[in-house]
Amino acid sequence: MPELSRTLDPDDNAAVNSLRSAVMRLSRRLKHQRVDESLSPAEMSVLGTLARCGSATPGELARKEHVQPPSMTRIVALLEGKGLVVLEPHPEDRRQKVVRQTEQAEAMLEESRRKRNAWLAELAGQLDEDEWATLRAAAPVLEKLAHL
Amino acid sequence: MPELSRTLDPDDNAAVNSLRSAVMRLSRRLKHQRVDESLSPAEMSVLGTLARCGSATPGELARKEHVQPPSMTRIVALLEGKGLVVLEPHPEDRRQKVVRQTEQAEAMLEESRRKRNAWLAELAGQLDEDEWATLRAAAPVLEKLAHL
DNA sequence: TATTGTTATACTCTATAACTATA
DNA sequence: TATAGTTATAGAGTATAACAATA
Repeated sequence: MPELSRTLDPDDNAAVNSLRSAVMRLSRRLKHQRVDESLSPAEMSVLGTLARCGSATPGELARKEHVQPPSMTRIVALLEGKGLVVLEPHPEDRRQKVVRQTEQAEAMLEESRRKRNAWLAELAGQLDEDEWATLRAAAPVLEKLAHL
Repeated sequence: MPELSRTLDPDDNAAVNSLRSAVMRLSRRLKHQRVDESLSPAEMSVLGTLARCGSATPGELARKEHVQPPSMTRIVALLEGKGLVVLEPHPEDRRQKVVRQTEQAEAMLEESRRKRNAWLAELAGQLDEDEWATLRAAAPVLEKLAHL
């Protein structure tokens, strides 16, 4: 059993509510900053997972993405057709395959991050100095929170 | 033309990147905390928009949700069938209709917020005091950012 | 004649069930 | 016999085009 978490007081509850609302709204607007309209959200998500976790088999990808295996077969085939992943034989088990992202995919993801960062930076530029200093301090904590 | 925004320095760019990544990841996990599995994301989103903006015509909803009018006809019909919205005649234009959420919908949304807040609070309870103080200070700034 | 909303129809995405190949 | 992946098929969800009612 992991360490017990503290209990939050009423002020904290207000902050939690504010945090949830802001995160949901910001993410909705960030998602609209798409770099390639020809990729479905599912395809984009698989590329993101491959970038985070490296190569994976179709079965592993299906489990990570909470999608059934036949759906992943289709998604991978679409990505392969666009030159964003390649399928390689599994070194130890001839039933399985290994899905690996291409350099083209890495470049596209980097471009996507760049575009969303630019949009967010434009927004952040409209805050005053103190407000931005507060957010800059909070950024690493938010990242920790997101990975808990 | 609105006020010019400041330019961000390299440290700021790192913070922006961290912020974007954390917001996207947190929102993905928050969305999984669903209170009603029988509502599609589109239906949930329309209810959220109605809660924020009050009553609206189907056309206004289609524009706000970035969906075509026939799709909104269908979504509204589904919500109506579940008793979450009612359709009323438009007071000035007999071509239009007014979509209004019911008390049942408000209760469901409140329950949804409550569940997501509880999940987030549980996560926040695992941060130490200093980290949480930093986030509490940042919450209102994030909300301002999300509404810019 | 333009606009609001709906109906008819096709396309995309995902799921379940059945199949093939390998362990 | 069990597992990884694919193929076949059906069910949501959305879009485009054509239509009805009102401005």
